[in-house]
Amino acid sequence: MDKHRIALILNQIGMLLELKGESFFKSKAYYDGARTVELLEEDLEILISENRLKEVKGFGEALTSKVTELVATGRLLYYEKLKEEIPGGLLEMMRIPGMGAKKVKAVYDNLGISSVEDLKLACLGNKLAGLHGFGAKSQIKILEGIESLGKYSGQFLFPIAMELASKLVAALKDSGLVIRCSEGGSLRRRKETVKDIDILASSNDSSAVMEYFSRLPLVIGVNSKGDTKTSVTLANGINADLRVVEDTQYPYALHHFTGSKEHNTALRHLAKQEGIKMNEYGLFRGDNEELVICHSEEEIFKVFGMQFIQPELRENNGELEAAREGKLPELVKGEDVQGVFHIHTIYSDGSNTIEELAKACISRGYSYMGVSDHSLSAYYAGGMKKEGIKRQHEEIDRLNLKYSSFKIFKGVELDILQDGNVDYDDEILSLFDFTIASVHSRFNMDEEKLTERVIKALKNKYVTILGHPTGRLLLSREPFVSNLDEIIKAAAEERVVIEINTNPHRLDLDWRFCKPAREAGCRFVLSPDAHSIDELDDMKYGINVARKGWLTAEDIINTRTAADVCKILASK
DNA sequence: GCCGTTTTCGGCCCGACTGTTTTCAGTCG
Repeated sequence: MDKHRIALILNQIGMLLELKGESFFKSKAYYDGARTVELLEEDLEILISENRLKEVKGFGEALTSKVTELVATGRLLYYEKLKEEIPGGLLEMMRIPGMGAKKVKAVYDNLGISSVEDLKLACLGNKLAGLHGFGAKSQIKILEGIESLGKYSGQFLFPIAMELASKLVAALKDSGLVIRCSEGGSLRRRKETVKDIDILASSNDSSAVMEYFSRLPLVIGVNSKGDTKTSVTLANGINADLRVVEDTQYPYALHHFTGSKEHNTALRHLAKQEGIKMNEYGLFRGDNEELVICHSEEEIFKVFGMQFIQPELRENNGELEAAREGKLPELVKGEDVQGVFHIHTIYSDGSNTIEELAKACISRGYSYMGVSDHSLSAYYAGGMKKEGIKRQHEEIDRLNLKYSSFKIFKGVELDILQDGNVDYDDEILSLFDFTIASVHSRFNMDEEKLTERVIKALKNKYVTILGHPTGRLLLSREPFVSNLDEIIKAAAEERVVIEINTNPHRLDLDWRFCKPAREAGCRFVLSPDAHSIDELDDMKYGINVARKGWLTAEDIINTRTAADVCKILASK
């Protein structure tokens, strides 16, 4: 059983226990366990077979035996019994904004409501108002919550949220009411999808800022409004929270509201051990709570003897320990990138000519690009036949002469066929400087077969890059089920470069796997999978992923010069 | 349910806002 599924079950156990009315800390143990499993770098089966799962922090007797049962049998009796006790609709009800375990339990215990649909009817029938802790407003809020649950998935792609956040920050800065202002939360941590927009500002007149913010044209509704915190809804359904603090509090608050929650919890725990109380308003030392003055986030980390931790790394994924030991990596930056791979042209389903794309790359400061149109079996995308390849290569040769300081690499995006072969013979494959092998069809194979299929492609001596390794489309298509650990191991052994596809819908490889892949010895390429000139600019989203995945310029081949890239491609 | 130089029991991070309360519980981040 794959670890996402296990994490999901542990999470559900936590929720079910809350619904049962058990101690929250018991639930928290399961929530923490779910997160730990999700971020586990070692193979769960190996941990279990070597009897080392209980050494993992947060895993005691109960969690160890439950996860062991799940991995061994694919089932968990304890979980199944819990599900029998508590109707599934209650879990669904907990997704409604404003409905937590206590409230769901209250309507279930008192009114027997066990589904979102029943809850809706009860609100419309004014049945909730009599319940202790519920009133007329609660019913309206719940109805609105149910509506938004259906209308929006509740998650937004990074670029959409970031664009809105930038507008809000710009408007606040223009207002003259704020001293400092920035986005925070998961946006500042550059997560691939976000639930809401967090903005932090410092000001001498917070209520004026709140007033100004809640009246911005982008705002369609105000959810809550206080002196220091206001929450609004924007036109596309995304919520934006603004927190305002005094300017001296800004660095502490910026750290606090950047999160993640898990990073904050872990750092606060460390602080407490050193006799320091930590909240959004400051660091307070000792019994008399003397303020430890910090002018920046850098200084906050310094108090704990740590290097500055970049926001992207703040996921409680080992960054605190590394920062303390001075072992944080020097993360890759946008300006490190010297060239772009995985570009489609009019030779298949791209909309620009090779020369147009070359000029666009040159104007963006790149010194090379790798063209990779679709191969034969991608008939839906106009995959290239032998004659097309010949024409394309002649054109590239001409352009390479014309633009002497810019290099165009000849490549192709191959389909990994169902049997793991690729769709050109060796004679054709030998014509390319590089090849990207990707799965484009037949995602529904079982895990073992799909893993074998991909690994067989990696072993092909002409395959240099593994394209979008999981096939996921954020918020619309799940990654296909494969054993990524095995694939990563094979990629390292076969010296196949792993793509970080920078299309904001893909961002594949996922940052969560970049760190372990790096440790396994893999190299990466950032590639926009561009089908037009505009999409070349998606590279910045890939930089976010690489940084969140602890990658340095060293780990990424297109931070090298064209000459070095030639050597790397030839080395397979 | 987990954990421990405060250690086998008693904590477990901390604060803002809402809607319901007449001082606070629940939710959220």
